[in-house]
Amino acid sequence: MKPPQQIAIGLNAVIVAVTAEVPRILTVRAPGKGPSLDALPFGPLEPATDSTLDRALRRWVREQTGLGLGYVEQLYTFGDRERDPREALGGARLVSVAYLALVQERAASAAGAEWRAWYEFFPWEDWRTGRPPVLSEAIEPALERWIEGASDAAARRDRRERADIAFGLRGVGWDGDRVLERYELLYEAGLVEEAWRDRAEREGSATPPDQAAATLLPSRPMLLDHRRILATALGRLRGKLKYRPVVFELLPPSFTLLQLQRVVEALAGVRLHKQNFRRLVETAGLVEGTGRQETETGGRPAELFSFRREVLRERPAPGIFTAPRRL
Amino acid sequence: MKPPQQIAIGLNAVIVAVTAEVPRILTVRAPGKGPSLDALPFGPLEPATDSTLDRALRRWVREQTGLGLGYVEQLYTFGDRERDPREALGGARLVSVAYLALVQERAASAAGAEWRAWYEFFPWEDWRTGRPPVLSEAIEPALERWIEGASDAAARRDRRERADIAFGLRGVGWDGDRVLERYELLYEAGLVEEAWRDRAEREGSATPPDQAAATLLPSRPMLLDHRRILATALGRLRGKLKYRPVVFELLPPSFTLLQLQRVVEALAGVRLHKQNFRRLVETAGLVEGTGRQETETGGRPAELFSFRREVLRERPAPGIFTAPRRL
DNA sequence: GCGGCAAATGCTCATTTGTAGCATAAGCGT
DNA sequence: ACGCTTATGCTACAAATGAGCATTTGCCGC
Repeated sequence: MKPPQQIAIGLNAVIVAVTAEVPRILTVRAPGKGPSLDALPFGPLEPATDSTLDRALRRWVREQTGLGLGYVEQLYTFGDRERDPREALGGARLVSVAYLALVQERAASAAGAEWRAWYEFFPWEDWRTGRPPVLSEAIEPALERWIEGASDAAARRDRRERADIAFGLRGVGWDGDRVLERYELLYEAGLVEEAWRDRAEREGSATPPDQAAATLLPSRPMLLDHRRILATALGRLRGKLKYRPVVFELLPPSFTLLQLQRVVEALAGVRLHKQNFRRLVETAGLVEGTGRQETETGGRPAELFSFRREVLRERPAPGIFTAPRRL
Repeated sequence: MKPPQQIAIGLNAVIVAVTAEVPRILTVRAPGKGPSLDALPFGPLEPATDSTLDRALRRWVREQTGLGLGYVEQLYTFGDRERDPREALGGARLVSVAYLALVQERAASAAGAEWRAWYEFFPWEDWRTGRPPVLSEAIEPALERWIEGASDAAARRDRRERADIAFGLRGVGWDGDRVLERYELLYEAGLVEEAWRDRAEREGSATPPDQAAATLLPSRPMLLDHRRILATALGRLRGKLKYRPVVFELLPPSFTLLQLQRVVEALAGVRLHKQNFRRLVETAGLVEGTGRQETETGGRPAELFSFRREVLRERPAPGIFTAPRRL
């Protein structure tokens, strides 16, 4: 018999692709576990064979899905006790190192692996067609109730402050990068399914109260804390877009400037000014014309561009600044 | 008997303080190990008692050094096989989650814990008094030899490209944030002691060749890959300074604007334009005057300012932009 | 008390960068 | 040819940035 509290270590992958202006992540079916939740691909570190963490990741992603990863970046290491409610009951502590990978979408060959639009998990994050209605219709009133439900005036002030900052309320202004902050607030306020599920599992009770179901936001839950990992990934990616030319990992070798812009917009969740975007990427030397044309644009043909790898040596930190228009 | 390849997990802390314009980190004496190397404080995750990773960190830092940490941020998780050369010989794989902590300097009470100026570990990173001479005198010629030593023309081009970008050579321009990239290049080129030590330990040979000792840069080595962790911390901190008001964690509750500037400069490793710095922090609303004065300035007395916590709600990403003057 | 020094503080000005929009070009379908 | 769509060039204006001059104010030595 092992000591009661062991540590297990593993790797999670947030594999991102953008197709048809929809950012997607690769999910797998959660093993067993009732109503079959979405989960992030997960795999072990094999110390005997994997010389580095990211090689371990690439190995089992290929084994599980047939997908060869290109750009890979470590995101964060999750080790909270609460991340797996079963641990409170004596299971091993599960430490996961999460990675972000950017690929061009292809069919993942593993059974059960599926591409899912990531805004299904975070409907409040997509502002491309304006402020998502779920904010005014569901989130704001629910947060208001949560704020009012605090025990005293100081706690209420604190909650309101956090809600304002996270969701850009009362004059604060939306900050696209605060994805994790928003998800964590919604979790704490009991507006996402995971919050109730975790409480129920920890306390052994069966189903969340009816009242809870009524206030849940329409959004897709995930296994364990995987939606938190996903929020971390989205926030990090949005931040990185602004100062590193990572978008190109998601695009084919040549593309029109509008295609490039659409991918950035899909990730950033906002619309950008077309002419300025074009000027920005051109003056930053991020792309170079190929001379070829794309004629399937639906309008005037567009020139095809390709990423100029040399920029990496020209500017300290080249990138695409996806400054959201202030509303 | 356990399986030959186990995984052990632990936490490393890079604890930073700035005193008298010198950024310092807390080091401990490496246990045993010959000539007594500097090491980063290290401690375990106790799954039974530590509910989160950062609580584990705070716990053992207090136990070992008596220091209570305030601002703490996860840096990176290191899990390469090569990080501990003994592992190649059958030891357990050591995975370390590294954290960055910012404190005001105080005496650390543990025996053997010492504050060390971090530019002793990276003398080429401090440009406050101009370009460090070690660059022209030692690094550039040594890198030149390393470039020329590549096996073929393509490899030479590749090495030169990397050296140019990392060290801002041949028109590229110095980027203060690329601390890790520089350290890794120096390691690869065999210019830091760790490179030879690791090779010797892996291959079982005794001492580095004389030729190696001759090209080593004058800089302080650390245990295992701790200098790499430190480089990660410095780079991350420099980057973060630009968009988050983290400097204030290192300062007392009230300070003059010059004191603030000196701390930023110490971390960023560059001098800044005084009037513009002042304008920046004031218009960004990062500080507010206290009405009190500091008279020990050596010149006209300066007003004491304090950090305005409210900025966190006002701007999406307030911070201090330590834009280095382009050279 | 006075002149000079050091640092603080106020302000100007040129440049760069960011934002918004107008205008024209060039394919496609009818 | 006309109208629709998207591409692409260019202008006007606003804000942020970078560099420097000028003035203020306490201290120190004389």
